[in-house]
Amino acid sequence: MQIRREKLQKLVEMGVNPYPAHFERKHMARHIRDNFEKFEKKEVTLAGRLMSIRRMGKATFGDLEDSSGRIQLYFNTKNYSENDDAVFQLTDIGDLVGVKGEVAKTRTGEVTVSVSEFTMLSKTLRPIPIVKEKGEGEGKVTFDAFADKETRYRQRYVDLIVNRDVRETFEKRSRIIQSMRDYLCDKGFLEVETPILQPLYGGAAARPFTTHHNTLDMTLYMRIANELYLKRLIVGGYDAVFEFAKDFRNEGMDRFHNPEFTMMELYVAYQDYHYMMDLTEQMFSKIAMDLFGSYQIDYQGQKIDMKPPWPRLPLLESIEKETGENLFGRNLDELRAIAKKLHVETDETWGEGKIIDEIFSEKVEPMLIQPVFITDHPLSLSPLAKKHREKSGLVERFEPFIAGKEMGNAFTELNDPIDQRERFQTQVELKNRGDDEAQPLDEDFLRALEFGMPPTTGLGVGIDRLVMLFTDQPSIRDVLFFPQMRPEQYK
RNA sequence: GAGGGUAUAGCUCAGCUUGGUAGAGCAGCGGAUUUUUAAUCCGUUGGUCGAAGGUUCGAAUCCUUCUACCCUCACCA
Repeated sequence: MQIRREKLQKLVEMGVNPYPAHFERKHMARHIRDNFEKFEKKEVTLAGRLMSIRRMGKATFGDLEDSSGRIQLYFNTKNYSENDDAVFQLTDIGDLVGVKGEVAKTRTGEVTVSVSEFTMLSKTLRPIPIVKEKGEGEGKVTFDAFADKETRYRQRYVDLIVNRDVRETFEKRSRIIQSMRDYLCDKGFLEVETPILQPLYGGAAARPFTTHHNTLDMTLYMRIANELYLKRLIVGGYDAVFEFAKDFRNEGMDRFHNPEFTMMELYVAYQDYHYMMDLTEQMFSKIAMDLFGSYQIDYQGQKIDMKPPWPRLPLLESIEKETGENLFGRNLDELRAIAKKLHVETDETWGEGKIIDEIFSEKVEPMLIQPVFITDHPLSLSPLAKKHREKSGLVERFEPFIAGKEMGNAFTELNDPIDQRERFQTQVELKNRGDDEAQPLDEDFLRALEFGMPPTTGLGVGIDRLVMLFTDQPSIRDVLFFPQMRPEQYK
């Protein structure tokens, strides 16, 4: 670092601005490589980061990387000015530079820009990790990879400079979201925004982050979901709305959970959860097509076929299928006994729904590798879902499962204000008994329902997990630019 | 929250079992080399061994505590 500062000083003394304000870039590396015939012997102007230097005496080769890819540079003192050469002598790997030169192929067939003008665009003061690669495609070997996860997450900028596949993962993330947005906009959905700071949180079972507004002198909560606000918009008369929402949950962190994460929720009036299953499988399979041109995807070594339609399996049937136990209509004691028989640990305080959910999580969930809709959950676990039109004790709800993970959550929405009030009251009782994830009663939301909400279906999709699936990443931290970390210790 | 693992040079890692003045490759610096591509060759700089304490004549190495990260489980969608 000391040496780089000295080089910087020398550049300044030479009258070279090491941080010029502008450089007119006219070409991209990838485009030149892909259209060599068109560019051969033509002059091009490129800008980017110098990723390697190979000095061969009077001849020097380097690799310039811009956002499109890499291209080789050839420097020969005969071809450019002494001043440019002096600048080049003070250049390090990692510096951002601009070059002008003629395109040619070397005798080894590499598309190369023979540099005639050289401009320093930004002098780096810290060395970037040098990663070397040999070969291409399948036989590629990487040397000295920048791989330390802690440094990669804390200094994502370095990770992105050095690791192209990381950059590509995040580009895919953007394309996935774009694909969903296109799908919904094409169907006439309205993209909306609702409050992140809420006087009352709701729409999910989770503990919130709490904050304080100084001027109003009141407690505000960071949203854990946007469900109740979007339903207010349906009451207001919109037929179909969606929102990509950052949600915040004050809970544990692991490879599937980050305190802030992205959820996409959508609501459609005059439709039920059967419609929503159709929409979900269409939207998810479209993402696969947009991204890979195929319904077949790979996740952590598993082949997954996203081609619709997906099977629809009631939750209790899925349990019966895996365990042979029919839980329909069982009372609490019977459920406890079955759980024990299946070696599923239960807690004294749990109700029927919670025990069923636990048996499902333990015995069924890990088996659900191919896309499937698990439907018709216990009512007690779903305080915002409409009661099933035929099966008592259950609600019209589904969750899509892919690769053993829940990818979303959807219901036919509860629009009966009296039923909704009762459900809230049950939640309040749970809260009073110490369940800190039970939902508070939202009087304004009830008032909205009392003004009449049409029959409606809604869906929430965990975007981060979806991105993990489509980018074949094992941890949520690999699909978030800046995952939550403890403060760094500066020495 | 419990258990396991990791922490040594800018990057990747060896050394620790069995205590004796800190090592390699890459990067950097100096030199050779006019088409290389993990360029090569010669020389060379660089480390408070995550932090603190202890045992010892002597600690990267043994012990204790702490910190961060990773994994598994728990909690949790």
